[in-house]
Amino acid sequence: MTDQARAYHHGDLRAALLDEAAAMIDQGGAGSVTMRALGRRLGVSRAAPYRHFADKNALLVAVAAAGFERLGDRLRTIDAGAPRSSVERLRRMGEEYVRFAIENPAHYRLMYGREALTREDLPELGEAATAIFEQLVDVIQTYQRTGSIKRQDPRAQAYTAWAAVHGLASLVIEGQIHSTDDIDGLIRHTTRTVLDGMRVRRRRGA
Amino acid sequence: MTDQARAYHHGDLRAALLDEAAAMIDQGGAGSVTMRALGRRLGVSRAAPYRHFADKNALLVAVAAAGFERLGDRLRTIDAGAPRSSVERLRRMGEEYVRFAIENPAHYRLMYGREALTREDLPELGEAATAIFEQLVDVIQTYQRTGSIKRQDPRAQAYTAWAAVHGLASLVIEGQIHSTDDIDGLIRHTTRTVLDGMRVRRRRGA
DNA sequence: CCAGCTGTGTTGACAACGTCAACATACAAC
DNA sequence: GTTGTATGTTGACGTTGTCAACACAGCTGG
Repeated sequence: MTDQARAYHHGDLRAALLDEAAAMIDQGGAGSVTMRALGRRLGVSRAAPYRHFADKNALLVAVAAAGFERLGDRLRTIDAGAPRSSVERLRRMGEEYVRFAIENPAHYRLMYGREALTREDLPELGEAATAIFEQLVDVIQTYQRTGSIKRQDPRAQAYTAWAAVHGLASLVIEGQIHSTDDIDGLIRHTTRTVLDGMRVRRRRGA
Repeated sequence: MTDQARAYHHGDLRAALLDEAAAMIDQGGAGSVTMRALGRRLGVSRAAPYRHFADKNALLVAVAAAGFERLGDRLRTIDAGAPRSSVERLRRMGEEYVRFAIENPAHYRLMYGREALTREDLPELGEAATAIFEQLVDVIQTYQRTGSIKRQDPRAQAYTAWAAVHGLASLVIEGQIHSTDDIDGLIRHTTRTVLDGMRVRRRRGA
């Protein structure tokens, strides 16, 4: 009963449902995802999804969790290619975070913002999100050791950094920041400003 | 036909709808707001709301806009009572922003996060949100003149500050920041860090 | 090779929802 | 008092999430 061995009537309906739901979300928003439409698109009946997900909410939570994993992958990729000697590394991760959100607005909205996600759904979702957070804490602690970043509670610093990029992404996605603004410049400005606030002030030099 | 003169069959159904919808949102989330439930609660029929709002979305937009006005009021109140000589004034506004969101989570979620709010809805909503933003830009410019804050594009700085407090509020509301964390301390930490990044570095003194 | 079990998918049904059209009524103005 | 308009009601339609009842596929043990 491994993932591989699933080849029943449909093949792998569970995975197909996740893919199709994600596609619908990116195309028509989360509101366009409907159990019946999913069935129609995949050539199964409207109740078929219920064999794989307790209800619509559970399906959306699974899609959201997959989104966090994709986001984590991208951040790890960027991190691997960034310079390791300076906090620029941290800033690039912040930039990539916002880029991911802007490229996948509906999916990103689903990852947060679901008010249907009661606290009981969080274990599944929280795990994926927590992994990203812990990665961030790690990087911060690294630069605390080198003396680049203030030696404060690294979790608090991570929350602040997360809040900044998440907030910026959210404002852009929801249209509060107009597209006439220089979005790329804004991303740079925000990541730099927050990082400046986290940095140790060096008394000498410009 | 002023607001005052509305005293038809129900009295002032339009206002009552806005109040009741806000109450339902704060109690059971935006998902619990239903045209039919609104009618039931107010003792009118299910279609009565349609005499005052084109559809459910329009009603929610109006509620959201009212939320921005309440938020703006609170920020102005705090601003009036804050010390005017230092950027502490700005920090307190940030704190108050996050507090408002945490105290009215469902309402705050509605104010942002509505994916149903297409761009056509924005004029109404945008006006209320823009007023808050412009106020923020004003305060920033004030401290740019006194030399406390870096002389960069004040709009970019305002977006960054907005992003930080909005992001923090959002993370708390969505449960990404666990209530076991010291939320008040986190609010202080975030507002201080961002403000530090916006500040002019003074070469002398500690 | 067959009996039966479990996993998977289908169909029928129900209540709730948003919304519209047709109708009714209250108030205001003349 | 007649008339017109703003407001509220009722009936209806299509859509949705979900459940129960059913059907079948493929394995498992004999």
